[in-house]
This record gives sequence, structure tokens and C-alpha cells, in this order.
Amino acid sequence: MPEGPSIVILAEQVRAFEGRTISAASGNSKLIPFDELPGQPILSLRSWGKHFLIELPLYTLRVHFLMFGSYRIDERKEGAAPRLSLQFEEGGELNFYSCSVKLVEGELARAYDWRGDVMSEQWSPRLALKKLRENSERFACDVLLDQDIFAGVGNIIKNEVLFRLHIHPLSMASKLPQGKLRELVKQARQYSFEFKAWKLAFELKKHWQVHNRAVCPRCNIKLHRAYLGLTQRRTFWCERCQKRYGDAVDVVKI
DNA sequence: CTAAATGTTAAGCC
DNA sequence: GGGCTTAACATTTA
Repeated sequence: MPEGPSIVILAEQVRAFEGRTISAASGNSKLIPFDELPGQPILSLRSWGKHFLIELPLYTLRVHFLMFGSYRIDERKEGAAPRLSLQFEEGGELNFYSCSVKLVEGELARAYDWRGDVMSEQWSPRLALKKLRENSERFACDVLLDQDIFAGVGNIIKNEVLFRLHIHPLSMASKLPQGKLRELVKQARQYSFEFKAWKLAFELKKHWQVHNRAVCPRCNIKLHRAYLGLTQRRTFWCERCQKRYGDAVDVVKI
């Protein structure tokens, strides 16, 4: 569920709920004033990175699915209590499970900058480059997961983009040549859209080159895997195909 | 059956 | 208070 493209798919699936008015709301979230929700119409349903946003007149409900969250549209998950459940006067219901739900107060545009969302039409490569240059003494595997720069990029996209560009995950962002840095920004978006298309076709895993893979599809040697960087997330890479820019750092394998 | 995973946040410590 | 580390949460799959 969690990476940006999956949230975009959700937003598209529920588009028809925009404009409907909440008739009943419940759930086991502790942060939501459920009794205030009935009567409020949905002004918009959208995503920002991995956030799913339900914009209401009084505030916006922010749903984050973390690792294991899920949802059901016009149906319910058996044996699971929804964290947030919304029924509508016009009919239909939305149910969200094991996710984090919060209120976002004030204007959405104040809380979120869509120029930083890799899936947004407002995505700004220039702004991403600027952010990268401002804080570039970090590993490539870390900057890609930085939601302040690449909102929506998750661990799968990280691994695949680095392989695609033949960049070693422990390359220093500051040591990447100009062109590589630009490609990184370009592919963070490009790959995310391919991810979405593959996911819609139920063939996402088929396209994984290195994520959860054992052997490099390009040169056939065994892939490396380790928890790398500040983020300590699973990283898969080919030591032969992916060039390391910047100083070498010891890697503890798993 | 156990472990690990598409992620983030809060608490705890120095 | 800051900056860092650890724990917590939750569900499905291998």
C-alpha cells in the first residue's frame, strides 16, 4: 500500500465521493472528533506523497497507511475494526484500517507544497535539485527517501531508481555529477509513474530489477543486500553495475 | 511458525 | 532544548 503511486490510485478510485456529505462517522482512531463529521461535505480527495487527504470544510483528515494500512471502498474488511469509517448521505462508504489518521487544520495549501510530490502535476524538478544541493552530504539511498525532497518515494522506488541509474546507494549526493543528479530527480518521478501503471495491471513485482531479487538482471552476479544509510532500510544493489561516487564506506551485510 | 517488510512518530537518553 | 537512538504500532506474506 504505502508508496506514493498507490495513494494516487486510491485517490482516483474514490474520486466519485467528492461532493458527497458524511452521514455517519466512526472508528477507533483517538484523534478524530467523529461526532463533528456528519453533515460535512467532502471538498476534495487527494494525495500528497504517501498522505491521503480528505478535505472537509472545517479541516482535513490525513490518512497515512504506514507499512500495513489498508482500505475498502463500499465494503468492509472482515474481522477488522476500521480506524476510520465514513458513510455518506448519497450512499457508499469508505473504510480505513491500521493506519494513522490525523487532523490537518487550516488551508491545505499552507500545510502541503505539491511541488515536492513526485506524482503531482505541480512537481518541481528545480526545487528538488535545489533541496538536494542545500543538504547534499548524505547518501543517495537516504536522500531518495527524504519526504521533504521526494514526497511519495518509498523503499522499492529507491532501490529501483538507483539501479536504473547505475548509482551505488552509498554514493554521496554531493559527489554525483550534475547530470546524474538531474537524472535522479527525473527518474524519481518517472519510475513512480511506471510503478503506478504496473500496480494497476497487477504486475508490479514482475518489473522489480533488484528489489527482493538475488541476481543482477544486467550482469548476472549476486546482488548485495544490506540495511544502509541513516534510514537503515533494506537496500539491494549490484556492486558491479552501480558506480560509487564519493568515498568508500564499509558495508555491513545482512 | 517465525520473521520480516512498501513507514513514521513519540519517547527516552545524554 | 537538541540531537541522537530505540521502541512502538499493525498485518500480511514467505
